[in-house]
Amino acid sequence: MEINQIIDTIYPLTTPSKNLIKASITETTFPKGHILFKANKIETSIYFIKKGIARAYAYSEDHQITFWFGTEGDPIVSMQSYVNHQKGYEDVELLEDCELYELKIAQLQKLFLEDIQIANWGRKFSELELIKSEERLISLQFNTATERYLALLKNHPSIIQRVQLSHIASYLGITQVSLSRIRANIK
Amino acid sequence: MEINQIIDTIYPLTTPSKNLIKASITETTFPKGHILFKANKIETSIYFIKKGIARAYAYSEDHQITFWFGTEGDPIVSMQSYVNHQKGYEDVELLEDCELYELKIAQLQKLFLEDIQIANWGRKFSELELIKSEERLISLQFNTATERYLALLKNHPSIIQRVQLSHIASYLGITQVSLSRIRANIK
DNA sequence: TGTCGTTTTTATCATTTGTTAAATAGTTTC
DNA sequence: GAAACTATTTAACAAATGATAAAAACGACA
Repeated sequence: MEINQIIDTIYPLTTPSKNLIKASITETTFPKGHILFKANKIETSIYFIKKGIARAYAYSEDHQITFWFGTEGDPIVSMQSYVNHQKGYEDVELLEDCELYELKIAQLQKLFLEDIQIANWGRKFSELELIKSEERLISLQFNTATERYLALLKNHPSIIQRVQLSHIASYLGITQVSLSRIRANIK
Repeated sequence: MEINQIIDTIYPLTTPSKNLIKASITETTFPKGHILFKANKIETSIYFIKKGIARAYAYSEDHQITFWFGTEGDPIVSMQSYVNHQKGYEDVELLEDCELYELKIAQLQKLFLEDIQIANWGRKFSELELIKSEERLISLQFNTATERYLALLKNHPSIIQRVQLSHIASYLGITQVSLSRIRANIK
């Protein structure tokens, strides 16, 4: 997805303000398997996915638990770094060769203080992420594992096609074996 | 908690900007049991809790599931109303007699467009809520019911003292009977 | 095509949580 | 203080999920 569309979808800006953001954005590519964010590190950039798919995971005991997927158009953000300038707890792994837009957090925060439109763009950005986070929270708390799997299948079919089931199982809050059982029961 | 402290904790403002927000805030009180927000309704205000405690819940089948508690200093927001001007899915019930600060969403959004400091205050407000939402998500996905109960006991002991266990159980994602079992096993 | 390595499914048994109902404890009201 | 109501705990059984191991399916690659 093109950067203009990504920016506009969050909050429409006048051309000068939009150009200020775009001037801070660079395009990069990374191969499949690249670890974009490392846990216990303060990240200095946020990214937007032009092409590809990524996951965020953290360790519980000795095994990884995936808690986020991002595809074309989605932002990749270590919230603890972005909001609090603190170490994050997650790795972000690219699951395909990816084309990304990179935006330095420090530059963006400078723009927040200088341009009211960009400040409101940043406000909207967090508001939209907050809505997504709340929806996922409700889904985890209200729905059974089977319902969550069916919802993912319906709302984000490309994730199930592009990502291996062990990651999806942990994203749904169950083991891979449980997910296999659920899939077998649905058919 | 006083409104000055609540505003400052989110993001420090110069006096004129702060006064603009404060001029839009009124103080109200409601008795225990009052339903502040109704599901399937577009709410027009957000609140901050001066004194008291509240919960947000929604219905799954025929029973209520509590997914949020707020105490002194916390904001009460129907995110769908605040962010998207759409109907929310939750009721908010006051669990004690409450003193609240009320802020009309329309007035706040007007200020967002006029005052860059307030726009950044609003940005920070959502960022902080987002961090809280993500922490809760991680807790639901990574921890067992027993671990979640112990964390609540440690981080928010006043909730367990002030709220009945049936609400806490649904907040933890388990039945009241399960919570009783967990409590019995801990001692 | 065939082999190796990875991913997914299936099977078995243990553990956790849900469901229903009854018993106990605690609160409110008269 | 007794009765009525509500909240919490306990008990018994059912259902869902976890853990471990083995089998099957799938992919990469010589």
